[in-house]
Amino acid sequence: MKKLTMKEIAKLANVSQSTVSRVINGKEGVNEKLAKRVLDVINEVGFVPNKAAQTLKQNQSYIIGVCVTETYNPYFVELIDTLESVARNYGYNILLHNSKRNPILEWESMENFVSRQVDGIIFVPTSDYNFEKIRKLPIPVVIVTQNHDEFDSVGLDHYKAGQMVAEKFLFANHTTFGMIGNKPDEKFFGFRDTLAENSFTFEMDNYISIQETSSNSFMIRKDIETYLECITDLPFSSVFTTNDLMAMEFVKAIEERGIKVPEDISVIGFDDTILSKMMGISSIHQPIEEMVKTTMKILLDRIENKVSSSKIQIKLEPTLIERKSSRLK
Amino acid sequence: MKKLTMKEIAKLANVSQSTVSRVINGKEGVNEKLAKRVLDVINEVGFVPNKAAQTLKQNQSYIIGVCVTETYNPYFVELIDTLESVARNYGYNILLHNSKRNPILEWESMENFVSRQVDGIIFVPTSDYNFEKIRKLPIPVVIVTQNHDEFDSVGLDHYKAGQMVAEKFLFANHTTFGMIGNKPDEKFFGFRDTLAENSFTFEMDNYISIQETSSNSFMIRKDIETYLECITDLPFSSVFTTNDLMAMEFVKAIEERGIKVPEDISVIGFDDTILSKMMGISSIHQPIEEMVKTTMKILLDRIENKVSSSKIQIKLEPTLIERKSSRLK
DNA sequence: CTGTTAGCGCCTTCAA
DNA sequence: TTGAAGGCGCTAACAG
Repeated sequence: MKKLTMKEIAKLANVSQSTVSRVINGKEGVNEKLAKRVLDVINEVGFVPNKAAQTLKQNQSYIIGVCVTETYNPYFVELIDTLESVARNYGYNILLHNSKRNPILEWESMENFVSRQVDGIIFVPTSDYNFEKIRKLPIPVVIVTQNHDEFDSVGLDHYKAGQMVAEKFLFANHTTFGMIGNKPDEKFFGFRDTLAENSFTFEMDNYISIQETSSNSFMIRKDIETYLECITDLPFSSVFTTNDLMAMEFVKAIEERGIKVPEDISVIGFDDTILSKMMGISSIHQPIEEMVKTTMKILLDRIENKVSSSKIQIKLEPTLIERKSSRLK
Repeated sequence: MKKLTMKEIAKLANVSQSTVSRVINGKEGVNEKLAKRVLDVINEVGFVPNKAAQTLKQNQSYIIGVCVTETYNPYFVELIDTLESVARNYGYNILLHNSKRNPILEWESMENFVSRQVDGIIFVPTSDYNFEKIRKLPIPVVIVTQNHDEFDSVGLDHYKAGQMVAEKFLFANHTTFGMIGNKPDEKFFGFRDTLAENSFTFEMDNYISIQETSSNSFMIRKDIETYLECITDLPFSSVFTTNDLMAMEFVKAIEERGIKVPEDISVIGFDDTILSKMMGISSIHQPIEEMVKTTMKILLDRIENKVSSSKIQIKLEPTLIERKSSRLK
């Protein structure tokens, strides 16, 4: 079966091409009989209009470029899935790229988005490396899962999440605290500050640093093992991790060493993904659906209005989901 | 920053638009000085050509439509990720859809692919519901992870996988066998036939049926609970599951009932995903990279040659990855 | 209410 | 070696 064009539909239906166009786009003022004849032909031969031509003509592609940093973390998979569904409801397609935390790939993705004439971009930055260039893009951009002043962004109140975890640990009578992450960030500050307000000092020796490049389970595990090999006893009885992957690998690593969760140590992860669910690890939940819907709404506003008003930052509320990995000490 | 066109680049570089086009596409026979002038302008203003226009003109989009049935199973996530990488290396983009095992959504995706002028389609069928229509599509199509006579397809030798698992269980002295899946399929037949060859009959009562619509952990778990509630003792000491999600939910369900893996029962899953890795469940490994590369090669061949030769079916070799969930009885 | 026409940005003959 | 011109499929004035 060959690809059909409106011209051929027009010939088959014995009308002009513009009439076919009008029928397809539901413009009013078309004779009912003619319209029916056209629709019959379309259904019979299974015609669908050429979106490349529409894009060219209308200067609008109905594509949204999405760039994430990884897919090892199921959290991002759910994010992508939700983005696709929500976009579909608005008549948009998703063009997906994975920067793999590589700024070069990230910029390539952005250029490809421009080239493909996407109407807007939603992305999870890998760093601020490309920010200057991205800000100059002739397309609206919204950052998701993180907040940045120079962009429209929809994230989580990470500081508050850190506070919540600290409060939980304090309430459970813990007096020693650890953290696992790539580097100190908002959730760390929330965690540390709350401890400080309660007269506890967070010892930086208790910060287990995971390399930025360690995205999959295996590499995270390696970084954790490196830490564990350097110590004799775990110097903390509670630990907060930057994501569920880290929580999971930590739990597996210490259990192999005979340390029990939650008897010996309480663990709280982040993202509330299938990983923490299946391992029974407490975790900070992010409202993905709300996040995606908000992001999409902001982006569509920008696409339609094209007015430049000041950038908007939205921080959603975290929730702590308690499972069996944390308890009173 | 506004979107630029070749015309404007041409003006800036003081050449004709066709010269800009020639430079961009690396056509030979352009004066070096001119070419440099053009490239300088392009780099300076960051011009990227409009792919919608190229697609229209060249009747080729360099997009491949990909439709999967779900993303709950991390196996498909890895598949998508690999597809994106491999496609990118060939200069192609991926247009991703998730049919969610819904034939209506599946067909919508196909129509969208046609509309978007994709050069080829790679998909995981949700059923044979749309096969007739899909076969008539004016675009080459390859099925992945499953084999079907009427299409080019790249899958796994599921029958052999079933055989391998049966052999493993037999070798470990098991005499009672269970299976968990949506419905009897090739891997079931391989499993059952091999048992039969060794004088064991597979009891259909031991087939735990998961509804086709139960794709996420929660729903799978519910189907398993329903089964477990109907029996007093587990009538088998070894069980083979259609995917790792099912294996994982089964293990969690029976452990809550005090049944121990592998002491009381051996479990072997399918797909060798992060789920079986983290739970220590033995599983059948699928060579995703090889599968994706093969699929892409076949598709690109079809795109380029446009010759119709007979359809090709490829079945890759399964491998059994042994972990702690299976052992000698 | 319907058809004719111009043009979106690009590539590709064709002519110079 | 370079430029001018036509046309890919579609939409949207404009004319009838």
